[in-house]
Amino acid sequence: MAYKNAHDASDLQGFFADLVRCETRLYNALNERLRQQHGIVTSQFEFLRFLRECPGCRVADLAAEFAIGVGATSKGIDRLEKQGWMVRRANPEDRRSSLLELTEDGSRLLAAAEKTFATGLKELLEGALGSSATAAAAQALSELRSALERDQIGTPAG
Amino acid sequence: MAYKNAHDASDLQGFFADLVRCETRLYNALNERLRQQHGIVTSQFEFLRFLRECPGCRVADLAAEFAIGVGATSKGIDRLEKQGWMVRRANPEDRRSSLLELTEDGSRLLAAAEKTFATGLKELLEGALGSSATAAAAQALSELRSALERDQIGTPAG
DNA sequence: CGTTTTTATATGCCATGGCATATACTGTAG
DNA sequence: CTACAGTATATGCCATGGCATATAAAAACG
Repeated sequence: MAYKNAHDASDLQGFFADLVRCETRLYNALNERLRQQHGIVTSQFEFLRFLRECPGCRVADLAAEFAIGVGATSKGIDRLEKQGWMVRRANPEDRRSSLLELTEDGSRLLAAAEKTFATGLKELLEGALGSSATAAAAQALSELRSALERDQIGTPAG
Repeated sequence: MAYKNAHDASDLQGFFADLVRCETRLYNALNERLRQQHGIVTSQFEFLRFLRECPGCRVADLAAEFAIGVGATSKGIDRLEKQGWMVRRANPEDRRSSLLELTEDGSRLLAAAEKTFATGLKELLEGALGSSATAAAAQALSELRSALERDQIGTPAG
């Protein structure tokens, strides 16, 4: 609702602004639903989902996936572990790191939260975008993401 | 580089994940350039740009634009003002609020930072996405953003 | 006009992430 | 085996945002 919502398609600055605004609003909206219904926030939801897909992963794997620092990741894991949703298990091959995995409680929570998340996202997106527009955006963002990850762009220091 | 990078176009969860990852990495990358070259971060850059486009706007206008809380916005403005890049001027029509505007220093900083930002973004995006894919994504995100703003989705409480 | 309600912002407390550093461990060279 | 460089994570300090609250002023009401 502001100073320039119609952007030329070749306007990269407009593209970036829209990207950030969409991300912020969707993230906020999903955050609220997850918090109210399950007591977690979206970042925790994404951690849990990653842990289910990659059992035995390490802190550094999460940090790389989400392009956040290792320190922050370690603290995020602390919080999930404190709630009993996952555990650090000793890594027999390298005692500096731990192998991370979901607990039963964590799996149950994730299963429930995933329903909330999927439903919420569907509501938020389907009302706003036609399916072909969604598909086009999804395709482009998927490519962009791959390129950014390939080139390690925006990977934090710590 | 992780557990599932190829998503069906109708996979909304994949779409969301890609959206967040792209936003994070681009934001991080631009942040670093802006910080090194101008001593500001991307959120400050966006504040300054908004202030130039909407001179005399108020704190609430910024908060609405960026979908962040009013308190956080006020603090962000504090920091910019402390650096001398903008000022709060008394609002003759409503003494509860102030009218915000860039200073000369702020304008100069913004002009310089905008070059860095535009160049950086171009580098980051053009290497990764063809122009037609960018255009398609831009179009879709622009629509999505409009819909989210129209329905006030993800607008924070405070 | 006086009272109450609403609005706009500022401020305090808390949670979280970045970055630097500390610590523990692994791998390598000699 | 010893020393040393490199790696994985944990932790501390700082900055920032959310949310609740405080404060001030405008608006509504009688």
